[in-house]
Amino acid sequence: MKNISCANCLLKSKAVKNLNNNELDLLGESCVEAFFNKGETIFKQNALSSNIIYLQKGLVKLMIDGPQRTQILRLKKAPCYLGVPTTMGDKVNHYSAVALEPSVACFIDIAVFKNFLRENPDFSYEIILELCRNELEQFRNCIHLVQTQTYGRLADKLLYLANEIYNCDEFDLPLNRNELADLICTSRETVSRMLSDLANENIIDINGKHLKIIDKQRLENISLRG
DNA sequence: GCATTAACCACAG
DNA sequence: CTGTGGTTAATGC
Repeated sequence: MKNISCANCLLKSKAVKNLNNNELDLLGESCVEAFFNKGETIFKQNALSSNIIYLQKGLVKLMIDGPQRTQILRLKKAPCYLGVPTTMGDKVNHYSAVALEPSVACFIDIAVFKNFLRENPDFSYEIILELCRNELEQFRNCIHLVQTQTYGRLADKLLYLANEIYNCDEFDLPLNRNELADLICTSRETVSRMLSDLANENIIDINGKHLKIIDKQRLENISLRG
């Protein structure tokens, strides 16, 4: 197996940019790069985890099988780390990661990763920064999910996709109706109906998975009011 | 009561 | 995999 040259990687994370050449060699020796097709599982809930994953390219959903149903926790867009909390925090994964589009991920040995955390403060700082931003986003997401009605939750996610994932008001949905429902805690029928309703109101234009936001202002109002 | 919201079921493309 | 209609339960005037 050939070692990966992390030093020459053009897709280095902000954290890895703080590693010295020696550390980059160590990372390269312990790191494996893997490609995932749409729908392939990168890591699985309840399975033993001994790697930190750096998502180089692609889009991923994090999901948990809950007591009642499957819940999509959130989407994650490259570049980002996956599984830091679940690999550092416990032996087994508390959630799964599944690719939503062709993706490239680096699997990093947990021991090597931990060593960088201890030895290199600039590396650690960037990791903590990413974790903190994630937590803030989770809290925001949580309160919105709990305190708004279904139209609000749907509107919020459509805006999220446009603003945070695609940086564009016209895009193809990376999720089907069922997954959309799992993301906003509702049924697939309700998602179907609400997308049709939003289209009838000329707030969005929807054709299969192709979505265009027409009246962003109104969509934002719906997201806020719930 | 009456209206609204949204889940569940069934069925058809 | 989606969209729609019917039904039903919960909640709030």
